[in-house]
Amino acid sequence: MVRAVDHAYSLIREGILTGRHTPGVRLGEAELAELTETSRTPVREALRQLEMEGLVEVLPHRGARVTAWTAADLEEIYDLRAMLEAFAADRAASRIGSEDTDRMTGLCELIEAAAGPGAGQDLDRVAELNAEFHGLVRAAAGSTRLVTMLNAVVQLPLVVRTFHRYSPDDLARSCAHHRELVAALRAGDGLWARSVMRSHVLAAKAVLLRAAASETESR
Amino acid sequence: MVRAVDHAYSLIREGILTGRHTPGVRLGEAELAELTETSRTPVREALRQLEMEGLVEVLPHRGARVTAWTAADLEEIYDLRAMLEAFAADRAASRIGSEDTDRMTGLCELIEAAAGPGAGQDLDRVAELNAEFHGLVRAAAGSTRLVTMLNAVVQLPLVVRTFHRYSPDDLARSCAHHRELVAALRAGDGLWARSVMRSHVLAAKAVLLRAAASETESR
DNA sequence: GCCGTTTAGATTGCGTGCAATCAGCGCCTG
DNA sequence: CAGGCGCTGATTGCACGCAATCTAAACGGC
Repeated sequence: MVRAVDHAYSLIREGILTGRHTPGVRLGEAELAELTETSRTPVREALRQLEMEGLVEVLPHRGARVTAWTAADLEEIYDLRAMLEAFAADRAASRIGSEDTDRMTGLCELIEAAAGPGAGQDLDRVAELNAEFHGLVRAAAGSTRLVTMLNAVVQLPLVVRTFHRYSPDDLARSCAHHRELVAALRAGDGLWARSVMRSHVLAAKAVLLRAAASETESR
Repeated sequence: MVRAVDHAYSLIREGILTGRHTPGVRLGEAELAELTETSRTPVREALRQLEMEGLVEVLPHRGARVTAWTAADLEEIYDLRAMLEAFAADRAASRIGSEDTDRMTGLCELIEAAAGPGAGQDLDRVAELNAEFHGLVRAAAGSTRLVTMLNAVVQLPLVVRTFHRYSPDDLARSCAHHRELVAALRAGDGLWARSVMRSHVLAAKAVLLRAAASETESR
């Protein structure tokens, strides 16, 4: 049996990421305790953790709310992420082993298959594989602090289901970045890897901002 | 009356920073509860928070220990900090107001007075003023996430009483960096500010690594 | 004598009760 | 009718108790 805290944490986090708890909605401790079938104590701890990761904000004596992101927040977070991921890629270039790069090549193929146009397209699977791909880079960077920080800024894009906003061209470019990143890592070239990763994240930021702009426009 | 959690948090944090709780020592919840004159509940929350900030590590069912830093950790943290502070300085350059830069100039003078050689030297006061100086930059960056991340990597140097390892030349260079940073911010030049801040932090890293090397050597 | 096993002690993790605090709202007053 | 104030209901924050789990030491077997 796992710890009740982790159980509550995953459940609440899942609820936010899948959109069950929409931004601004009030999350009572008692309510969440009932939902997770535990008591208020583990729920409290889970909420504190989610607060640190920026997914919820708790106001003293006013409870917890799911954080609502503005366009400026999005931009800021992606800039931060670009920097951190680039840093991780740089470190990974001099530490990663061939078994990891092999796996990454395999992931590239799987992603390209799932992202390819047609009936077989499965963008949620792309998101999943993409997460593993980037997870390998971060793990290879060998820095627990860096991983912690990245987790905080990486969870956000999941909330808005980033990949569903990618055009075919965007997807193709993303895959090309992945291939290039593997090449840079294999070559052990930190500067190259850093640069590619930076492009990769900033391209994702552009996609998101474009999508956000067209959304507000259409209202 | 402040919240018991904050009270416990500050007290434990203080204990670690002043060296009362040395790395590796086991911190029992009951023991800390007695020390902070509260119950175990707020102590638990404070420990979780300190864990996220990297000051302690709690192992499931095995309690909390003060984290022990290796030289590699130090290097990694300073590289991270250099990047994050540079990012903050960049953003601050286009947002900071003249009242803040004026205050920073005042702080420069105070720091130089406290750092000056002779009987009046007070390195702990330098550390304090330096913290305010950098705090202004981070606040001007206008990013709560960035501030959170920086807090995690900035607390560490306090543990090892960084400034007591600075040579007179190191101190002079540090003050020069401060002056230059204010100039860059006043000019609204993000790239300049970024570059100066990067130099500033990397210089600090060099001082610390040099000190660490001579320490291990002398044993 | 060394190692695996078991048991006792201690400590954490979790559940629940109670009191302090705050948000919302109706009432009173100017 | 608008603004301020006190009241009430609900929610959080904290303390404490109990059970599950782990550490460490003592014991027995090889």
